[in-house]
Amino acid sequence: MAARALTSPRKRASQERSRATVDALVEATARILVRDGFDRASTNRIAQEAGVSIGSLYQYFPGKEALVVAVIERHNREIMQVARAAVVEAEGLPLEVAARGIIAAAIEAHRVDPRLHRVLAEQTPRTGALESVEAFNSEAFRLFRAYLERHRDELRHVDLDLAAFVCVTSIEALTHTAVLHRPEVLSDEAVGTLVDEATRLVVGYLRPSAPVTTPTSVALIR
Amino acid sequence: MAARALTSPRKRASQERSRATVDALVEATARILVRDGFDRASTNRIAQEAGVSIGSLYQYFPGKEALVVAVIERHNREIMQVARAAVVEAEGLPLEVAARGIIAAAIEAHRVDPRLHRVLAEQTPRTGALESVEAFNSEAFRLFRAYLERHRDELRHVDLDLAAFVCVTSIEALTHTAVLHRPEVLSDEAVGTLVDEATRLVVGYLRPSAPVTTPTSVALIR
DNA sequence: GGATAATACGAGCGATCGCTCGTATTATGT
DNA sequence: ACATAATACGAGCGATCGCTCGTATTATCC
Repeated sequence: MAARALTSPRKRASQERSRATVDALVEATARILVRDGFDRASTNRIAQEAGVSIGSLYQYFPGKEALVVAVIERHNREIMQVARAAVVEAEGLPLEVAARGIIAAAIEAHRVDPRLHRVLAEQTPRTGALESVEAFNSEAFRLFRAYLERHRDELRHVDLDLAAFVCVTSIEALTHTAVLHRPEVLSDEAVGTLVDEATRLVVGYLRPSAPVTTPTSVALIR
Repeated sequence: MAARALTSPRKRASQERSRATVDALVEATARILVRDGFDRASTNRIAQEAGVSIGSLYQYFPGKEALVVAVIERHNREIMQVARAAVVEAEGLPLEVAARGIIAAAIEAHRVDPRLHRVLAEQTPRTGALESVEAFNSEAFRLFRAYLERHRDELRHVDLDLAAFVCVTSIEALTHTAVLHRPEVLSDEAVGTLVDEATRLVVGYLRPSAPVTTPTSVALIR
C-alpha cells in the first residue's frame, strides 16, 4: 500500500467535454470538503457528488490528494489575487497607510470562502504533496519583501528577509486566528480596531523612530 | 460509522497493572504519530506497538481520537509548564526584559518534542473532540493577560484583551513558524536576533512612547 | 460513413479500518 | 482457600476505502 504520491493529472483534458468533467470534480471536492469534512471526502463520494463515474475520476486524478491539491491551488490563486492588488495599491503610499491597506486586504482575503479556508486549515494534513503547496506563504513573503525593498528609506536599518518574515507571519496569524477563532473582533464596529492595532504593531516595528533599547540578555536561550 | 465522539476513558484504571497499560497506549500513540504519521495510526497498530491487545485498548479508550487527545494533553501540559515558569520569572522585571524572557521561553517550549509538535500541528485534524483541546491557546492568553494587568502602568492605554490577543498570537506564530519552517533562524547564532526582533515587535506595540499616528482610513474594509 | 481516438461508465477486488464479544488470566478481599 | 472483580486477550464481523479494468458511448478526422 501507500506511497503513490502523484499529484498531476494522468491525462490532459483536451476536449471541452473532459474539461467540464475535471471542473465538476474539483468543484465537488470543494463542496464535500466544506459540507462533510476532509475524512469523509472519499474518491467514491466525490465522483458521485460530481455526477461523474469513479472510473472517470481516476482518468484525471491519481487520488484524493491530487483533488485536494487542485482545490487548494484554486483557493490560493483567489486569495493571492486580493493580496497582490493590495500591494500594488500600496506602492505609492507612505508606510503607515500602506500597512493599513495591506492588513485590511489580508482580512478581506481570509474572507474568500472562509468555510473552505477553515477546512483546509484545520483538517487538511500537510503531508505528501500537500506540504509543498505552502508555496502560498512564500509568495506572500516575496510580495511583502519587495514592498519593503522599494521603501527601504522609510525603515530602520534591518535585515529585510527577517523583517518580512516577522511582519508577514504576524499579519497572517492575526487575521487567520481572528477569522477562525475570534469572529467577535470582525464585527463591522470592531474590525477597524483590529486593523488599527495590527497596523501599530508592524509600523512600530518597522519605523526607525522606535526607542532603541539595550539588547542585553542575548544568551537567555540555549 | 461516524458520530461516536467519546473522549474520556471508558474505565478508570484503578490497579497498577492497568495504569501501565494506559501509559503504554498513550506512549505508543505518540511514537506512532511521530514515526508513521496521523493517518497510519490505526487503533490496531497502536495496540500492537504498545504490546497490548486491541480489546484492552477499547477498555480504556473509545477510539483513536481519545488516544490522540491524551497525547495532546500530555504534550500541552509539558509546554505550558515552560510558559508558566517564564511568566512567573518575568513578574518582577521591567517590560522589555520580561517580554524577552517570555519570547525566549516560547521558543524553548516549542522545542519540547518538536517532531511530535509538528505532527500535531500539521496532520492532526482539529475536528470533533480535538477542536476543544485548543484550550491550550486560551491558557496562554490568560497567562499573558494577567501579566499585562499587573504591569498596566508600563503600557499605553489599551484594551488588555485585544493587546494580549495580538501579542500571544504573534509570538506563537513567530516561534511556531520558525520552528517548523525556518530552522535556519534558530541556529545558535541567529536565535538571538530572532528574539531581539520579536521583542522589539511586542514592546514597540505595548509601550506608551510609540509615536501616535492618525488613525485615518478606518473604513478601508467592507 | 467508417475508422480511430477520446471520454465515460460502474461492478467489484483486495486491503484496511473500527470495533465487539466470548474467553482466559491475574489481583483482591475474606 | 475460594469467590468475585479487574484486567487482558485476539479472532473476526461488517463497513468502507482506494482503485482497476473491461465495456459502452461520443467526438474527430479523412
